[in-house]
Amino acid sequence: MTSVDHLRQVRLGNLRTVLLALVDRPGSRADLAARTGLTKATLTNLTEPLLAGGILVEEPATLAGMGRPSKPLRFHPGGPIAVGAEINVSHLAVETLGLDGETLERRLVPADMRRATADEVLDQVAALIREVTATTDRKVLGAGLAVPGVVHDGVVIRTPNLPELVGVRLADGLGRKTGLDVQVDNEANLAALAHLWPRHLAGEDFVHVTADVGIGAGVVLNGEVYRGVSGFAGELGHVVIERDGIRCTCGSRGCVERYAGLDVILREAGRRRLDSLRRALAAGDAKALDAVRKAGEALGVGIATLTNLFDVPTVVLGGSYAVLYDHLHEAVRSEMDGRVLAGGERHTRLLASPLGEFAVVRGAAGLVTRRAVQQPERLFA
Amino acid sequence: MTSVDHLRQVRLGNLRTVLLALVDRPGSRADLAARTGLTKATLTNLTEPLLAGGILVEEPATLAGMGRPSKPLRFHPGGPIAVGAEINVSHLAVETLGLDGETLERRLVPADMRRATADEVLDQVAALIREVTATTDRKVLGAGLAVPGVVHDGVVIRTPNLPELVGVRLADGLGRKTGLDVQVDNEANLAALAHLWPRHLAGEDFVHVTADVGIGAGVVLNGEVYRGVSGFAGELGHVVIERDGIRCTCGSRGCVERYAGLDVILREAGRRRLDSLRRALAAGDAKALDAVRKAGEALGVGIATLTNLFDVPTVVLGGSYAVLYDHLHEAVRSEMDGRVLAGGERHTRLLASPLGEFAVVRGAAGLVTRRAVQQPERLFA
DNA sequence: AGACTAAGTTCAAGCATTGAACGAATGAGG
DNA sequence: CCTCATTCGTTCAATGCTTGAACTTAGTCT
Repeated sequence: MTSVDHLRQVRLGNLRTVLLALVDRPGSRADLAARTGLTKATLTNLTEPLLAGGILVEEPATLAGMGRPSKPLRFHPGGPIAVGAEINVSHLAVETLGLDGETLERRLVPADMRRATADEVLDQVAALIREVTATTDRKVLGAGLAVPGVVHDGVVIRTPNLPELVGVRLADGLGRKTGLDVQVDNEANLAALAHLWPRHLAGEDFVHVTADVGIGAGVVLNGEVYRGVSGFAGELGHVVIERDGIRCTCGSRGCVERYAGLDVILREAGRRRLDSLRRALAAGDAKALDAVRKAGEALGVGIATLTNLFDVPTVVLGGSYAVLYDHLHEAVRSEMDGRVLAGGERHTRLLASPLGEFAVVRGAAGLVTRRAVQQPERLFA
Repeated sequence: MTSVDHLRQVRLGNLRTVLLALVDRPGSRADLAARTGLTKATLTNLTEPLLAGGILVEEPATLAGMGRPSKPLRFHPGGPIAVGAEINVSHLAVETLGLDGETLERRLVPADMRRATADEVLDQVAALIREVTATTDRKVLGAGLAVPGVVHDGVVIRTPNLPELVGVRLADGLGRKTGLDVQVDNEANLAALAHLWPRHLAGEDFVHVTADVGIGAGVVLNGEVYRGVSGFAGELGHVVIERDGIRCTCGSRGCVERYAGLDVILREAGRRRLDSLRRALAAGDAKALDAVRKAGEALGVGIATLTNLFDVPTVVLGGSYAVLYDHLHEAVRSEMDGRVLAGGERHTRLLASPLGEFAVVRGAAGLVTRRAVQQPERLFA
């Protein structure tokens, strides 16, 4: 510990504050000073290395009103970027993201990953990452990798649908193949992160619920994704709604997943794919509408329980649930209204995610840009 | 913002670190320096005002081994204290607590509060507080007040069993009657706090579950009691275990409370009071054993759901459940083992609280001592 | 052209921590 | 009894961060 570590910490903290303000929106030094509570002098000082390092640019002066015109600062359009990647049962996806939160490129390639070995999967992901990073010479800060399963200490410890990945240190593997610093996380957590970083959808804490093969919830508490001790937090799919109900693959009975999982909805509706279901719903198919309504009821019971435990003001339905939102939300809402304790006094908001199918990769990339902003020393490395 | 606010913040942060180390256990300046990572010089500096202010005392030198003997520092036996108070349906309780975590005095008086007005209740609480504080001339930092209901922004917004208290600013009322700075919180949260402050029972995050009239859970995440946006977090009593089950007073159906609440257990066992039930259990009464086992199963389902959402490593059974623990835990454990996802890889620990009937008041007092340590500037006010 | 306004920069002052040097208090060994 | 080794605690100059105030810059307004 050097003699001035505490001072360096103060400086890094202020740097973080400034960068966070800039993620929110660009601003001149004076504006940033007002927004962060720091002084103009400190801002001059703090932004100097960011400008020199190519992290920020000073825009030509804005001509507005009296006084010396301000020169807004924003993230350098040629500055560092992050890559997000997603491994899923039926597709791979990648996206590149700037510090300003702008998406540069996206790819989504259908691919059956069920039987592929971990090494094969990573090879494909690495190839895709090279593809999107080859088109630019901007510095790549690192990669985030989303997997449909529970991740703890960088190791996949549970993936019901991609058993080949269990126990594999995916971050190390992908790191070797791409030369990047890689972080792995659960897709539900990353989808939730995408709704709070870099732009905050709800403004407050929330839970983001997705259906894929299973049902996962990404829980955001105190502005942070909450993962639990071993990465199992937010397993909404295995919340029990009927103690003696349908047996679940997890060993329990009456799990929400058995009533509101996408596979259940499709089976009940007599459809094979989400697209087909959506068309049936649009056409007013009674069987489809009924299947979705029933799933909504079961999901509503689960969400009510979740809300009674987490007490978040907002629930976001994402993934397939966002697609089905119009036909789903009334049933969910109705169960919640009858069962959420705080319901009477304060209404829990129910929203459809606006992010579409790229929410997860965007969150994966966000993991990296967010860390860079929160630990600004990384930007200078 | 004065010119050196950031430095003062650093100092307060270090002061907090030192006080936290002292709550853990007394130690000399050199020892504290080693434990906190600060230097001996800083410790000399930091402890000087604490000694001068009567917060700490320097003990006579310990004669141990070679070198200059160390003079351990610990909290001053005449230093400031905190009061905790509890309002419950059938009793009031108070306790005084030193910064070192030692209980000075306790009172528990049976009293039916159901029909009392808020003012009458507060008068009685204030009288009890005066009783326990009159016996000492130590400075009283403030009071914590526990109520069996949901508290948000200092206002009681839900107390199923003490309706007179709803909407009342209890903190202000008790503050006027006692002249103390008062903080109000839910009894479940405070019982949980008592298990983590000043000594940590589990070492990690946990959920503390109590049964009284309702069932409440105090949730400790990242070392802090988690309250949710509006204080409704941890409402385990209204977690649904049978979507079409027994109708609950909350408007929902199949809430855990309807199957594992203390009132339900007593009714099923054909007893009027917990004492009587306990004796029946000890005597091997089949009806009593069965009632408790059934409640344990329902509770286990609810706790499994809770664990799948919060992913905490430990669940503590407190209050009446601690009393019934020996006859309860097998049923709870068994449902958890079958339903908790992480169960296979990592066992969730199930413990009985060792704190007994004073857990809640102790937590209420702890609210005050904890704040004093975390915001050391309060100690000098 | 001169007054006015607001942005951005410069600079001395203030301050908590730090490492090193120093003083203090004791045990061990001769 | 005296000296050395050892550990505790204090003193002090140095470090480098933010800050407010003064100052400079670059525009608008009349």
